[in-house]
Amino acid sequence: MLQVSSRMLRELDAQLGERHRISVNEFDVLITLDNAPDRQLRMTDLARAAMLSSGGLTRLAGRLERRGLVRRDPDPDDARAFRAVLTAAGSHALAEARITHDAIISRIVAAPLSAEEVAGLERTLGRILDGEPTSS
Amino acid sequence: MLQVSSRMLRELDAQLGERHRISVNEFDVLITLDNAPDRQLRMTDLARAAMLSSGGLTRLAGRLERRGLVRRDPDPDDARAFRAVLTAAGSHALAEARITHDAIISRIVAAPLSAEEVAGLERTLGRILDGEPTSS
DNA sequence: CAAGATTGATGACTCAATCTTT
DNA sequence: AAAGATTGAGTCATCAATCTTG
Repeated sequence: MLQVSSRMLRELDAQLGERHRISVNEFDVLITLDNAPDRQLRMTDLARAAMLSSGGLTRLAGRLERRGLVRRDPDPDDARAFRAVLTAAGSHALAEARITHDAIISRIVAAPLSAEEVAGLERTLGRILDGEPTSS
Repeated sequence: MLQVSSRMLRELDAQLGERHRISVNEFDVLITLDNAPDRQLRMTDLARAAMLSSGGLTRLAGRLERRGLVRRDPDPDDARAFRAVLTAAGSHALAEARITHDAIISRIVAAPLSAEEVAGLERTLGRILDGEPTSS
């Protein structure tokens, strides 16, 4: 599994970097924001969802903000917190990158498998995630 | 899959680092050498097997060599090449680390699954690896 | 010139310390 | 005192350039 993942990550990083100028982690942050209510999340929650340290997310969000893909608004409910918000430009960039992303996943993992195997893999991986809720 | 792998890698890195003072990449290099004929491999081949760049492996091997876990012998067949060799100390360190490694894998991936699911997962992942031979 | 290995420069991450707000 | 976010220091990876040998 680690070999498969490493291969996926390398290919994703290379292709997303070359075609869309974003890293896998940046893609992950964008897609996490896109799935969140109102397309926004507090920095801490976003860091946990994207499996990043808070310091790491601060810098990553800074990069995305400089490029206009994300905005950081002060949280109205808590003056300590900031909410990362996906901008329209971010939404657009994500849509483009998602095409590249999906093609790579299809090619690397789905291609050599039958439809039943893909379904089984999804189910099994889902059970692993549920069985071990963010233990780290 | 990427989430599962990320969780495994973080936990492996944390535990191997704390208990055995080695990183996941270092563990991977040691285990790759252990599986190789005569417990040795040319630097280039080792880098490819461990999914590292040649520059990255040079430094990693340097760290392991300083700690006596690996040796670098000139290749008798090709004066350009070096062969990384697993030492007795490296073999011993690997045996210890493997216990930690196996326990983590069992806990994170195998625990929430039935025996059939584990078998199916292994088979499916194997097919993915065979279906896409080192495309990157 | 190509291949094996190393080195220098750069980039992104983590951890720990810090500052502000709860 | 604890939580949210940022910053500084340190580590380890990659890429490109270099040196040596085939």
